[in-house]
Amino acid sequence: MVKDKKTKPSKELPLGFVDRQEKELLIRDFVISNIKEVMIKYGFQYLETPSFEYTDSIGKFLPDKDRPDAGVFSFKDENKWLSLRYDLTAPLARYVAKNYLEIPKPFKRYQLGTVWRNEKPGPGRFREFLQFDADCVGTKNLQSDAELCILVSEILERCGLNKNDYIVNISSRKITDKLFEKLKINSKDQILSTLRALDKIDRLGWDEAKKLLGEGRKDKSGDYTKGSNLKKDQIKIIEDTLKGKTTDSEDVLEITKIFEAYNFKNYKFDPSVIRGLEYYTGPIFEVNLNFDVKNAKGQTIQFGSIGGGGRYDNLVNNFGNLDCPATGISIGLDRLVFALMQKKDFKIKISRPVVICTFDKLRTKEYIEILTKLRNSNISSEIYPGEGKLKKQMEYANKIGSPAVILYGDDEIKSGKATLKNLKTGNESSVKTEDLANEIKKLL
RNA sequence: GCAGCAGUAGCUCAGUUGGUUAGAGCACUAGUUUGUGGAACUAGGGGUCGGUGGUUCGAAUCCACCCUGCUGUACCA
Repeated sequence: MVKDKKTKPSKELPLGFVDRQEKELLIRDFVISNIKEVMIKYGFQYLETPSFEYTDSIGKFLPDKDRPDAGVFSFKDENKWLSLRYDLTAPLARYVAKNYLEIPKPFKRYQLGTVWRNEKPGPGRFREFLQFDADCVGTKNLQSDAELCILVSEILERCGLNKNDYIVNISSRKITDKLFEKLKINSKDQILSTLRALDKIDRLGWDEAKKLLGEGRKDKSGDYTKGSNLKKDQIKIIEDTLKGKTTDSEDVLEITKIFEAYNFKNYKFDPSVIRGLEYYTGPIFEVNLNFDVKNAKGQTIQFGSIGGGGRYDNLVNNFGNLDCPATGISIGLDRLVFALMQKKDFKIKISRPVVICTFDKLRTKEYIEILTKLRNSNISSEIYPGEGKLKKQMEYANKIGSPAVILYGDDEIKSGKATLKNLKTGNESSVKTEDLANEIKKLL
């Protein structure tokens, strides 16, 4: 078969998708095991829903012809549009609506799953990522909201973050709702663009955010963003209201009281917390990291929050006439892992096998005897999987980070003692084959 | 989507008044050592210089368009 260069498959990945290697995956596993333990402790059920949903079930309307994939990945199957889920909250609302009569009320569930977004990736943001989501459905009791913040904090601290590394910012959608009422801001467009501008205060600062509230703003690349055209006195009232460190918001006051009862202090009232625009109706929370995150080139990047959530009392109701208040929180696990990898004091153990070097194919039986002994002792081990000289085998063992190699050639077989070489120190010792497992455990 | 910057070997990058056969370090392969890695030395393989078109006797180098990446910004249920 003639190979034409032009027909060679591409080795590049699609935009926004990445290969994830062992270190990252092991840290992710560590995070997940912490999550599961905490969720059991807090009394949440484990749920899984499918990757695909009908597009309209998860809050997307039929894709239009020009951009059939705006925001999500979709395709048409038997005349119905399907989409890959873009979060775990919308599928939960669908699940609750479908199983409304059977589920306990309130219903506390958690879920871990990959979600997909068809949008431009940024630093530490991809188009495919793993999300953790915990929700409490079927009660207006704000203890649920508080519990979600506390459980996320416990997860973060179990993963190795300390109280200086993160903070939970809380606010309530009702604060901005009231404010807009007072200022007679009624147009939906203006409300949305104002919320967006306020959402950027922590990143841009008040001076820049105020430009977005007014006429518009030019960013440092020279790009211009239109503002929401509020009047100066309106902007002033917004600024005065939101800059206050205290609030008369009932939501916030009540949650604060519950936090106090838990003796939980790692939170801050921050009225610039806005989160999603569409469905939140009450308390909203956002989890932010307090340390710098750098990219592969060592530049500090705008990392944003690693998670957040809030109360959405109307979402389930969209599926029918179901009065079903709810509150939830999610963490972007890959982003958390990305951040954890940058903490200097964070270490994860990666097990690499002891390599049994091969000298002679006729000795395969002897190698397997040793291998079986080691594996029966639960020691990660392998017979050199390739072919080649001892030097090549040593290079292999060194490259994979193996702790030791075992040399068992004719000389050793005659004497019944294998040579055990510690690859860290270079020391070699002669060990009876039945003692190998114990000797290796000493150097691991 | 918009904007700025950038694409030369697997990786990091040199390479301007446009001129033989396009370089270095690391990595890779082989050897110095046919039973010893992480050090050294020797030799070797590997590039349509992001793509297409143009200017020119001649283009990695100049021009146009396109593609891709990074960063910011917008959108983000």
